[in-house]
Amino acid sequence: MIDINLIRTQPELVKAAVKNKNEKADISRILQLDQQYRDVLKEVEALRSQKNTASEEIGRLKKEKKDASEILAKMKSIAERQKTLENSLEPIKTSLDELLKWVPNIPDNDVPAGPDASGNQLVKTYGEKKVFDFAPKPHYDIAENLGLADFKRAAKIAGASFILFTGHGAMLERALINFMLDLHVHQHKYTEISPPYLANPACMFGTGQLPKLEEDMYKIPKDEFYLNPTAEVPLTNIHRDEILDLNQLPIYYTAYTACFRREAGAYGKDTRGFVRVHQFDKVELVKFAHPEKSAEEHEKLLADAEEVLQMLGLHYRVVKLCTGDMSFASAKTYDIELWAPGMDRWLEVSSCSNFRDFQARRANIRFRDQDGKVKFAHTLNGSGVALPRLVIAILENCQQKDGSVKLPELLAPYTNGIIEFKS
RNA sequence: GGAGGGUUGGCCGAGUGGUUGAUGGCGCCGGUUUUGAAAACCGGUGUAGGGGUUCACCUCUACCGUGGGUUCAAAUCCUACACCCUCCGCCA
Repeated sequence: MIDINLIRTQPELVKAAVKNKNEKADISRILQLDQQYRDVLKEVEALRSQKNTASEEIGRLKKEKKDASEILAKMKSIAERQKTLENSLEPIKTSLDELLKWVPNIPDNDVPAGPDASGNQLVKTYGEKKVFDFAPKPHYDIAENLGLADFKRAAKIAGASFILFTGHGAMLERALINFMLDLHVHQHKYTEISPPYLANPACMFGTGQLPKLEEDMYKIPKDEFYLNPTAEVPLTNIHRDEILDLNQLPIYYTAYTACFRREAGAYGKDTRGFVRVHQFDKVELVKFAHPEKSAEEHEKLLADAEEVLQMLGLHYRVVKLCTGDMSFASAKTYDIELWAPGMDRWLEVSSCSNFRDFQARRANIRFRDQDGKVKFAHTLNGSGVALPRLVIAILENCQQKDGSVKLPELLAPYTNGIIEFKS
């Protein structure tokens, strides 16, 4: 949610953001409704004020055992007028709120304008493409040959686009999760959380999944829950409707969870392998920061995610998303993409965003500042990192000519010393 | 699933129809005292929205889990719902 005052004072700025983010919120209509709302509100409040004064008067008269029937009769007509006005106020407020839900966050000044991924900016590249003296295989062939996953039987259980990791494949998932959590908890000082895998609509609205991404989530209608599409939802909502102490900030949370996405509209895309699936594991990083510190915390968050890949010795690049490729709620986003030589393409494994006060407004997450005033906190999050794609990169980068896979040494403590997968 | 209890300001906790935005305590801010700190004492301290003088001031409105209702008037009465706690049952 953005500040309605920003829409009032700088409508052109907001309109530009809507356009650049390929959204369609109707700012002119919002301004019109807002004005209408305030006009009617003024009248309603005047009537309420009148009524309050009269009520006090009645109370006093009754106490003195005097007759109040005259003023009582007058109140009757005022009450009626108030009722009608209030009734006309309600639909205005409802449609105004509905429209406001669809206004995206304003991109930061240093975010490039662009229509889609083609407008993204390369920030940095780490490492180099590995040179093979044979044709590197895609991960799905490697996984099948080494018995790391079973695609056919996965479909038997839940349908297409679900992964059934088997044997060493399942172990590798678990090892990577533990490796990443250890790094973030012990080196980067995040507090480890193990949250519920589903959340209520208020949470989904708070982080900005609702209303826009309704179709992308799995819903449990009977109990009004959604399966979390990312741990960002439960982690950020931990402090929904709270006023934090200044000395609590910044707060760092990390969690491993499964993530569930319907991937509506992506049918037929990336159908083979682990690239796009309905359920995947992810280690997530979430921060709550003071508004003056969020930009700095954003850079640190990115570095925390990058370190995972650096330690694993993987080749990656960081891109700054342009306006058209950013999410609805984000003010600035960096994506980290891993190089997958078998598929000969870059794979997004992390998205690190600063939401500024956008989510905080929706979720009502505030803090008491030095000056004693209550202000909205800034929220940030990033994947640290997403799993199946990390597994893809490891399998494809670490494959040997003979078809085996040799894992990075530092994973040995997490795999009972097993660092080589052979058929 | 059954039975009962609860939900009040940053926190704890009073309050069952008429200056109650709400006693009190804690916390926080300012002051007195002190070489300094602590303690003690004094004073201040809610949020959101609207309107005006315009960032420090004034004023109006709303807010005591949420939504409806009764009433001139509701934290206080009625009603539906949500959440929390306790006990019993069932189950990992």
